[in-house]
Amino acid sequence: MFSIERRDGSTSARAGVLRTAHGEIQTPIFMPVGTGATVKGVLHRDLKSEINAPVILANTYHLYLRPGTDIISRAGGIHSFMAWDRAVLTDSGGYQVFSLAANRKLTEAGAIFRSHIDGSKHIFTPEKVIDIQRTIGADIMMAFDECAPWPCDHNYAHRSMDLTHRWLDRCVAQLSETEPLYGSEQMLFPIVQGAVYSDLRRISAEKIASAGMPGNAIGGLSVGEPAEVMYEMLEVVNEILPADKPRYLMGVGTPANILEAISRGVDMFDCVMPSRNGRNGMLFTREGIINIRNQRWASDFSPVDASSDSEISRTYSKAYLRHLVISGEMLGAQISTIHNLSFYLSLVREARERILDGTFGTWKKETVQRISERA
RNA sequence: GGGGAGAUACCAAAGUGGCCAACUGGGGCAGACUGUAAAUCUGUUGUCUGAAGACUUCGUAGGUUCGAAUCCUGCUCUCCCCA
Repeated sequence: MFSIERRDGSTSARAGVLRTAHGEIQTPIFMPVGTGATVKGVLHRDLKSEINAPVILANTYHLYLRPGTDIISRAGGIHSFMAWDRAVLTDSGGYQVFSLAANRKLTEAGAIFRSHIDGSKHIFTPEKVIDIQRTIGADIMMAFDECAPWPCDHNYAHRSMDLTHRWLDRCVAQLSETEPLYGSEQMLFPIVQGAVYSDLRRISAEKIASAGMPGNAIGGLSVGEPAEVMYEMLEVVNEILPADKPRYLMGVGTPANILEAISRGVDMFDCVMPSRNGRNGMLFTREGIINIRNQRWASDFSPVDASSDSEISRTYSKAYLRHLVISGEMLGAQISTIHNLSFYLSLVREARERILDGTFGTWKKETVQRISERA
């Protein structure tokens, strides 16, 4: 399922391949977020050609509320429903336990939610979350967890982690008692928690590793803590998570965050940043970060990114994109999103090449610097 | 020709004696965004200053008043109705 092609000599980075029922995923990889069965504003065609994403995310909570599992089931699963033949990973709704905290209540059984759409009441249990993800038909399903907030004290973090671990046991049990509905294999990734406490992270990593799943995730990071703390947690956790299985850092992050995490042994990432920030006018480029709404780009007729893998980034000028974004034209959001995702995917592809040719360490160092600053 | 209404900052539009450098919206400028309740949210927008503060503003020229965007008079301009 996962094989490692090469380990970097000077860092913990690895280049590998994860095989799914809907294609191979070369790692390290960034997975665009498509919460509601769509990467906002991007046609599948561009997701494949311009961005070349082998896998995208969708979200259990959001799809469960709308369109609902019945529709997805009748469509024959998410791939068929959205006409996407590459891999899909579904988040379990654990992040919504965190982000919709005002509208939910946690119990041992699960999380009781108020729908943000119509206020209706729902309960998510580990069993139900597995069932929904079976119905959705994701290639990679995520265990149901609590993503603890930051800051959070050791006591809360400990209790939260224990709950996530008990929920994991139930997820694994439900997994073994159910079968895929559409004939293609589904994997389950459990999630390490433990907030910013090394002792808890160690315990959690041991627990997650012992589940013996084909891949493992690291959650509860980049929720507000300093990046250095996140890196420290990654080092602690990756010491323990099995080296021969993919490691997925959930919800991260900036291009620099991703390169730093790759160098610490992480293989998979997802984040709303390239898509959401793109819609809001923030562009990531090889020359650094730019806010395309700024006056300084008003008459810059050079391409958004002349050296991009994406034809779209090479075609439209900064001045034109600025005009579109400032005018609130939907094409502005589309171009920005495609550009950013294309940048993220080409960044991880280059990281992979550097790992394979043994130059990752030095390349990472100079690249992090350049892409983190404002252009 | 007669009658009426009105002129406020980049635009629109509140404000009818001190709480007004002036509500609010738009526009402009900048910032935020990390497993998406986000094509969203925040700040700022007379001049000088880091700030305190100071200075110049409400068509225009005068006047009344301790004090005027607000009251009075002349002028200029705009809009509406009737002929």
